[in-house]
Amino acid sequence: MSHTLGIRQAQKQKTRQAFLDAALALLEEQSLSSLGLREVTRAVGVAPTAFYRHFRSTADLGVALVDEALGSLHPMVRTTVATAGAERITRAVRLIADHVAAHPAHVRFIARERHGGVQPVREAIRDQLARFAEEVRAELAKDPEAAGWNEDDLLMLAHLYVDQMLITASLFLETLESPEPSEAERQRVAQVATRQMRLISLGRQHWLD
Amino acid sequence: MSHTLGIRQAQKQKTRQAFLDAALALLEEQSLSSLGLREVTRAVGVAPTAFYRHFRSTADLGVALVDEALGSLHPMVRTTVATAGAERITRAVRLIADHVAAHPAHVRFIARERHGGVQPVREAIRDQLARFAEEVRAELAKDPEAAGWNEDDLLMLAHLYVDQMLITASLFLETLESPEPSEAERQRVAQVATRQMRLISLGRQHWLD
DNA sequence: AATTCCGGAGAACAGTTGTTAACTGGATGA
DNA sequence: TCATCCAGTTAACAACTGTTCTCCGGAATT
Repeated sequence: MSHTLGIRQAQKQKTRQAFLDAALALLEEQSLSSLGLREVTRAVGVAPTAFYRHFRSTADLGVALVDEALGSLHPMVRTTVATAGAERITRAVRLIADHVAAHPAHVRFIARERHGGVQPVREAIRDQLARFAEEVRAELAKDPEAAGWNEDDLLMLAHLYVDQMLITASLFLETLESPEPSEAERQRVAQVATRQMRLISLGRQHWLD
Repeated sequence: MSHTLGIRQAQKQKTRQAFLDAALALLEEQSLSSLGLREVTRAVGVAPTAFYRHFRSTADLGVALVDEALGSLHPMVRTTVATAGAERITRAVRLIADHVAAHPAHVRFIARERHGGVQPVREAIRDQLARFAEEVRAELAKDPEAAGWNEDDLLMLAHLYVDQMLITASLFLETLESPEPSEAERQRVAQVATRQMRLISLGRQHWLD
């Protein structure tokens, strides 16, 4: 199935990944528009000019980071939303909490650059989020509760859920940033997020009244 | 009432405002963490060192911009949310649309720096948004619909509304950024935002079932 | 075995950055 | 009127930036 790469290609991908990792680390404390090319190469331990072998610019690197951060998340969201009944919200909140705990830098990057100063990156994130919304809409459409709904309203609801997920992720992130990261604080965020989603679901149930 | 400032103080405030204006303009295409001190002074037409007479750093300037962008908005939000009945949502959406049209750069700045790379600015925005949420909660508490609600749930609902307002503002902004800003597109955003808020309100009405 | 390919190194470019110190000249207050 | 204040200036600092061109050495290809 997977063709074994030559020594050359393998090494190249390795350095490329080193660039992504280093950049992601540096972006914990600044935004992409202030990330310097030399800064990244220095962190990787490589000559400045080596950067151009992998990326056209830091904006280009940013777009690659968007794919890394969100690309592999689609199936997880899909299966989570596919869960029926009251468990759906519980699982969704847990998914978010776990993902933020496992990949805080990725989440921070997305939250930061969604409205950030680099246009191509903003667009890449917007496109990915639109994909999420579309996938959520498709799953919601399978629900018996979706009977009588038109596509526009379902997509509107899907966007509401997706935005809510992002807000929740960002709140979990702040939880980790606090000087004394407490489990209690995290529980509170989960509690509030769960109730907000429940409230939205309630609105959904009575939409056609 | 208002004490007339001396020539000196008046001139100083004038230059300070020039700094804020110039910075806001520059921040349309980058984030605060990449905004250079010299860049701003150049735009104002003043020596680099003059900057220090007004701000400790660009982060300091950013905090001042947060106050300028959100400080005067509290009464407007308050009176809008104070509106009772079905008109509340309509007026809220119109308030957002008008405000974005009147002060796009301010809105962009807030959306961008809310999760941006400069900690003091993030905190300033977070505090202001918490104030908004608290004020919205206080207004919602006056509703007859709020009977039986506890304070935590009301605050949760208020946060939901505030976040929703910000998302809507950001969407209106994208509307202006598009190559061909059309009234139709703006209407669509208003339409979706209105429905989302209606759905949330529906959920609110059935919360205590 | 000989040749091409190509990721990375090295040096140099002009231009930029934040911050310091000492200064000028008009407004301010005694 | 005279001394003080203080917003803004000038000059200089070392450090940093993105980008170009030339080169090297090992992998890949023939």
